Amino acid sequence: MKKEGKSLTLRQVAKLARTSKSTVSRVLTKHPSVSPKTRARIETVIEKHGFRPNLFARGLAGGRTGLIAVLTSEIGSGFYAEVIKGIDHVASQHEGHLLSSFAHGTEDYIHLWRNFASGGRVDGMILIAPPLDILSGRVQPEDVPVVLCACRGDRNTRGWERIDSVTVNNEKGMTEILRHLLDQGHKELVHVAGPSNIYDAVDRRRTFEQFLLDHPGLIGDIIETHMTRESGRTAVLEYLRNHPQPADAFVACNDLAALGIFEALKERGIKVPESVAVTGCDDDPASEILGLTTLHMPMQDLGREAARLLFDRLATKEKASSARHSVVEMTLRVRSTSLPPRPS
Amino acid sequence: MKKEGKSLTLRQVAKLARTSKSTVSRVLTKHPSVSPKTRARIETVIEKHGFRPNLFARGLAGGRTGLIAVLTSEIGSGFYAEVIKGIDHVASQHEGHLLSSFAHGTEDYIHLWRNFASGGRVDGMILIAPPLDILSGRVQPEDVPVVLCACRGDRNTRGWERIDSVTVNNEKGMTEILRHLLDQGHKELVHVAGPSNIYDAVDRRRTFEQFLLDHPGLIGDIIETHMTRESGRTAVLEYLRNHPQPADAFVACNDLAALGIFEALKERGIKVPESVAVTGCDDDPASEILGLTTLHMPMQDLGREAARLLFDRLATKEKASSARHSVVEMTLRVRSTSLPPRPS
DNA sequence: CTGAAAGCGCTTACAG
DNA sequence: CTGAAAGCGCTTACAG
Repeated sequence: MKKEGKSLTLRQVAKLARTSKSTVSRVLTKHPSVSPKTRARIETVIEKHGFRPNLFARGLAGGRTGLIAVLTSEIGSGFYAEVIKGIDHVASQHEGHLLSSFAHGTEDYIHLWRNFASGGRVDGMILIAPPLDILSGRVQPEDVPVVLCACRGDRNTRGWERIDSVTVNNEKGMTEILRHLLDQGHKELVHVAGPSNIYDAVDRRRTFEQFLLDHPGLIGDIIETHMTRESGRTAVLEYLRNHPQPADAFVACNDLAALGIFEALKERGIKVPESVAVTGCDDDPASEILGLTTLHMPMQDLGREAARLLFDRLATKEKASSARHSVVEMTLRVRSTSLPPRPS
Repeated sequence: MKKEGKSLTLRQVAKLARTSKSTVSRVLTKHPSVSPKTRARIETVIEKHGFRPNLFARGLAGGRTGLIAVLTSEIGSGFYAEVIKGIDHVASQHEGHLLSSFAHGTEDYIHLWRNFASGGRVDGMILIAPPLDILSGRVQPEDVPVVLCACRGDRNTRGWERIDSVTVNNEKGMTEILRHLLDQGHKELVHVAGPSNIYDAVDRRRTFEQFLLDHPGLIGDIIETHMTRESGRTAVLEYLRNHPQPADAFVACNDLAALGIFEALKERGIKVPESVAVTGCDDDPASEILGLTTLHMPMQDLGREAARLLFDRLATKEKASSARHSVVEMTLRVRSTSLPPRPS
């Protein structure tokens, strides 16, 4: 059925099919101008020997590699995994495969970016939640099609605003959360924010600030974290040290931070939701079990949409066509951490 | 600082440094025989222009690509993500990057495998929980160094028993769980098993069967699932239909299935742990919150160990050296789902 | 220690 | 519709 050892090359396939390398290459790249007869002959040989073209040779020669580079900075745990799963789902329908790299910090992210964008040959790239510094002029989108996921360029990011993107509707989501808290009678809100180089974190924080401006009756405060459980916990412990009389509600930038807040409050003997409400964002699997009020973030959808945008662009090859910005909605999940305890 | 557009090539670096391609290549590959002076000159140019060698050209030419292919079949959600994180951690210390692909089924797994093992040029491969069919003769480990993760070859898998592996001590872990249940007075146990082509699933099931043999007083039953929440739920609902009087305890193959069992029992109004105990395996983040008794599986450690084995082999290049099989321990986490309710 | 040359396995104009 | 040829950007013997 198949040879052991070295797999054969295009050249050998050509010989076996009594034709030339060029023609074999044509059937590989689905070029139309090949006679049905020779095409059949070649396909038989390929099939029979399980021939697979060498990706690296392909990449070097400038053809399609079927490779999609997915760059992610490590934020949160489940987040990128689900998004990647979504990307992979669509990619595999297009016979594509992911070359996924995890960046350790902004420098590494840029490193990887350049590797694939110019040096390496991938068909396209998806940047998951890239550090915003990337967009601010240090590097420019190159010739490879790129899609920003959970991020988007604007006027201040020269070049990047013309890059396809898929983001989540943070403004709508956060506003719903805040309105919900307002409805519950909460007046003093603390936003447990994320770092200023993460798009979603910035977007959510801005929404929080805007909401305060729109509702003069509210009192607001902001503390910063790294969107991790531990940093959420530490930040809130610190906050509680300075505020013996805590606020009405903690509005976390994400669920992980919310879990940390939870722990901190528990350690200080402050009851949720009796004394203080807590909300998150993302809808981590654990959140449902915990009863955390949060925004459901359709991670896989985000990934799927990003991949769809990318493959669309690859198909049409219209580099000129204007950028598309998809926005995915989040849905409010009201659970026990933001509701008054049942009067039982 | 750096040129826009096309990134430069080795040839141009050579010209700028007033030397030859060969010599530039030598400093790139850390070949010792380069005079300090020219080395410095070349490094300056590289640094100044941010030159990055083209991965594909490198791969084609047969050099180190710094690429590690990580193949995973999609089992469980958090599982592979954490393992990959562990791998990535070690890889990045060695300037390596992951080319991770998610296989959709065994066929695809083999496809990918061959792509990277022979066709493509990667420095090494890590196979995470590959379908066992892979090991049973259809394909053979090739010249690229490979490490099996959460899997291991044996006498029946010609060739694969000489491949490095890292596994988890299922036998010890499962035995501990079973002994714990025994101590709690449970006599009738149902093992909610996983598919027969997953190493860990098979290993755990075997341990369950052996335990029954060693403890004649016990009554045991086995039902099969896909190790997912939904299949766990369905399987147990089915079981309950046929067994109006359920067993003492459900011993799940993994936490996801255990969550499904939980749901099924809840739907039937059967209380945990009052009427029946439930245990899992993996220690999913959600399990702690849920109070699920389980085995803690150190996912990141698994990945780190796998990567370590791989880079060790790459460093020594001793293909001849005998295979190393690392075994990582799991630790029992006794929580509420297997304990009698507190007599309060 | 250094360079010129061959070659890795493809793709893509260029001529037929 | 098909082939011969050049070339993608590296690495690696091979001669100095």
